[in-house]
Parts: sequence; structure tokens; C-alpha cells
Amino acid sequence: MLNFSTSEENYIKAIFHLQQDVGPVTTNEVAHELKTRPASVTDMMKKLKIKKLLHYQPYQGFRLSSEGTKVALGIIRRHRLWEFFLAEKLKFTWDEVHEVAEDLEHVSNKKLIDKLDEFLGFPRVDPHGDPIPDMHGKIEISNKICLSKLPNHTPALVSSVSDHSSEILELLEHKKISLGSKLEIKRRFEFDNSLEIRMGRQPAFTISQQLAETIFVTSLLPLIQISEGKRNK
Amino acid sequence: MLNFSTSEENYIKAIFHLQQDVGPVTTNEVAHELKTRPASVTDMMKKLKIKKLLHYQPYQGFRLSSEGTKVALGIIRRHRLWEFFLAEKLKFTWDEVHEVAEDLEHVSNKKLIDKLDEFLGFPRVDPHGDPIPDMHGKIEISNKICLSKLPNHTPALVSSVSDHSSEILELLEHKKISLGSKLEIKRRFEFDNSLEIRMGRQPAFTISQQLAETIFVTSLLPLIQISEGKRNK
DNA sequence: AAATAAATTTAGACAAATCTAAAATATTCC
DNA sequence: GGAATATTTTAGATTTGTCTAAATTTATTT
Ligand SMILES: [Mn+2]
Ligand SMILES: [Mn+2]
Ligand SMILES: [Mn+2]
Ligand SMILES: [Mn+2]
Repeated sequence: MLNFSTSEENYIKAIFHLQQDVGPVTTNEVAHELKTRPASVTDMMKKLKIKKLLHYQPYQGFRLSSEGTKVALGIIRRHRLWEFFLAEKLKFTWDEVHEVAEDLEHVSNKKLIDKLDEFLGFPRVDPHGDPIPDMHGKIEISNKICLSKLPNHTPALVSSVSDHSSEILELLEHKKISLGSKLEIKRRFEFDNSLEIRMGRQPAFTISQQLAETIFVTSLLPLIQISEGKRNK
Repeated sequence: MLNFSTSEENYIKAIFHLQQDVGPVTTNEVAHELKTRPASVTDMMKKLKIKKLLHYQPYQGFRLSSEGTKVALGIIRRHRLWEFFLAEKLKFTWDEVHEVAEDLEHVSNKKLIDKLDEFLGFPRVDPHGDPIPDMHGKIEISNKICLSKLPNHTPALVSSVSDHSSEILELLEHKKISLGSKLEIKRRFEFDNSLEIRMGRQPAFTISQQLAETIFVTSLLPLIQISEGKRNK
């Protein structure tokens, strides 16, 4: 596999994340994500198209090609392994790891990363609960759902948190919620969409709508899938 | 302290190493070291002079300023800590660490490096025996001498090896010489400058002039300094 | 279906880092 | 000391990645 510049890698990674949502990724979305200008995005898209890393027709938005997806998964693998290393070995707090990993992810020596993976014991998820692609680019597709969509009285494990700030970390630590915590929703309040939660035998407590929307869980019971309409091509 | 580009850092580091020898560093020396062209070196020297990292007058060569030296020691600290990490934790062989560290050294997050240092147990030397600057930029000035200059019958410890190739590693492993090995010279042969060496109680063996010139040792006895003429300003 | 607004692309400029070729300076040798 | 040689610097291009401003295309209103 070829090598890509730091800048190219940042674009590829941004598109990978943005295309998790349905439909093609737009110029403005990428520009906003990378704090750059739409004109710069267009320039780079032309370049990545020539390198066959994405599909792109002017004015039509873009999606990564299968080759581009492979590259993206490599970058994400490096990013998340370094985040795990920083948290686990260097005792960085949760909110500090991302920024440093943004730089380390661009050191793309295959042997370095595979040995690091081994050294860390082949971790499955990073400190925020996001899955780490393996050395072949395979990534776990988890059946996470947002805590705000978990039915009442359904035990579940906290599996990831989509906000990586120190503010949410502070709140989660105060409420003693961490990855792997088992909880269930006892009650929902219509007024402010707050949730009453129980964890283990502790007394129940309340969490806000904002918090519930950033916590993702895996149910311990099979859930009846609430269809929300499939994405249409 | 400001941040510098990867390219600027590579020039600073090269000059630091080259100026260990006496006299100013020349344009051609740097160009050769960095596999670049003299014209590119001149361009960069102008830039680094403006940033007050070195002393430079056209045609007169250059030396790092005290500020430039500080920056260089920071880069060398990062480089050698990563080399130690790669060898010690990721089980890279001796000859593999340098190349990877060349990239990692440019990730210049102070907290990352200081925590890495702590995680590694504050190592004093890298896998080649070169001293690692501490978090304040302080570096051990060792009284290493080249094995080829060690007097006969003077016990000494192997403290560093100036060639980092796999070829020398292969030879050193075969002869069971490693950092910390205690040895002394029994005899010198004039014909080819080879040395007869004894390590511990093992039978004596011979090493070539080339090998002796890359091995550095610290004597276990105080040596009478053989003056070779001081550098003149 | 125009008119207006929004999104996107193009045109042209700029900074960083590199290069080749030519000019300027320093060094070496007779 | 002066010619020949080596080193270094300058001049001008090139590549990568970025930007602003203008032009183009698409989407949304009226
Ligand atoms: Mn991250
Ligand atoms: Mn993460
Ligand atoms: Mn090295
Ligand atoms: Mn080293």
C-alpha cells in the first residue's frame, strides 16, 4: 500500500467518519470538519479521485472507494491503538488522548503498529469504547444503541461515549459511569427527557437528555428491532 | 517554546550532530547528511537564522545558538526515548529502531514525552548506548573513548556503538559483545591494527580495526589523558 | 418558471520546501 | 600572485497545500 501525506490522511479519515451517516459526503461538511475552506476540499477531492481513493463527480459529493476505506481503517487503527496506549500505559486521562493520537496516527510503519497492538494485548476498543480495526482492517460492527433509545427495564452495558471532552468525563466520573457499567432505565420523564437509571444495587439516579444522547450501550437482552426506515440508495 | 516543522527539526538535529566535530558546520556537510542539495541548505539556514536558532554569516558555516541547542536536545530526547521504547517494549532489534524513531521524534507533545520517559523508568541511554537528555535538556557528558584508543591491559565497559546497522549487530551478537560487557585489550597487532580482546574468563579473541573503531568504552581505571591538541578558535 | 439563495468549483495568489543552473566567493595549487 | 578548482549563494521553477474572490451549478422560494 502506498503512503499518504498527513493532509491526505486527515481528509480520508474525515470522509470515513462523515459517511457513516447516509448519503454522500459534501464539500461543506468536510471543510467544517477539518476547519478548512470549501475550495481546499475540492482541490483535495480531485487529487484523491486521481489516486482512486474516492468516488467523486463535481457537485455530487463523494464517498470513499474500497481502497480509500482500507486506508481509512488503517489510520483509525493507528489512532485508536495510540489512544489505548496513552490511556493504559501512560495514564493519560480520557479527554487528553485524542489530541496526541491525532499526531501519532500519521506515523505509518506497519511493523510498529502491529507490534504495538501485540504489546497492548490486542485491545478490542479504544478508551472511548470505539472498536479498533485489526491488522487486516477488520472492524467489529457492534449493535450499540443510544442510551436514549434503550427501552425501560432492559439491562445493558455501557459500551461507548460519543463525546470525548473533559466536561463529560467529569460528569461520568461523578456518576461513576464507565465503559462496561451495567445499567437499566427505570423511568423516563417527558418534561425534559431525563432518565432515571439504576446501576447494580445502588440507589437510582437521574441523567439528563444530553448525557443520555452521548452514551451508547449494548443490550443484554435481544431487542425487538424498532425499524426506523432503511437507508435508500 | 515554539514549534518547528519536521524539516526544520531535521536540519537542527543534523547540525547538532555535525558540530560535535570541531569548527563550524558547512553547507555541503549538511546537504550530504540530509540527502538534500546545498541550495536547499542555504535557504533553510537563512530561515533558522531569522528564528535565532543558529549563528550564520554567508560563506562562514554555522553553529547552533544556545536556543537552537535546546531545541536539538529536545528532538534527540524524543528520538532516543522512542528508540528505547521500541527496543525494550516492542522488541525491535537494534538496527530497526532508528528508522521508526526518525518519524516519532517529530511528535512534540511535552506531556507525551515526559510520561513516556516515566513509563520507561527514566532510561539513561538508548539502545546504542547514547545518552538520553532529561526533561530539562540536560545530557550526560560521558568520558567514552574509542576502543581502538584504550591502552592495553585496562579493563573497560562497552558503553556505546557508533554504527547502528544490522551488519554490526550481527557481528557483535556473534562475538557476544553488548552494552555493558567488560573487556580489556591484551595485545595489538601492527599489521592490520586488529586487537586481541579478553572478556571475563572466556578465551581471548580478535576483533578487526573496523569493529574496534565503532565500539566506545568507559575505562574502569582513571586514564592518563593523552592530549591530542585542543581545538583552536 | 423565474428569481433568489446556497453550495461548489475555478482562477489566481501565496507560503513552505525542494530542485537545477548560473553567479559569486573562497580555497588550493603552481 | 593569479589561475584553476571547490564551495556557497542567488535566481528562477516546481510541488503541495492552503487561501480569497469570482464564476458556476444546484436547491429553494415565490
Ligand atoms: Mn480520537
Ligand atoms: Mn477514541
Ligand atoms: Mn537513532
Ligand atoms: Mn540511538
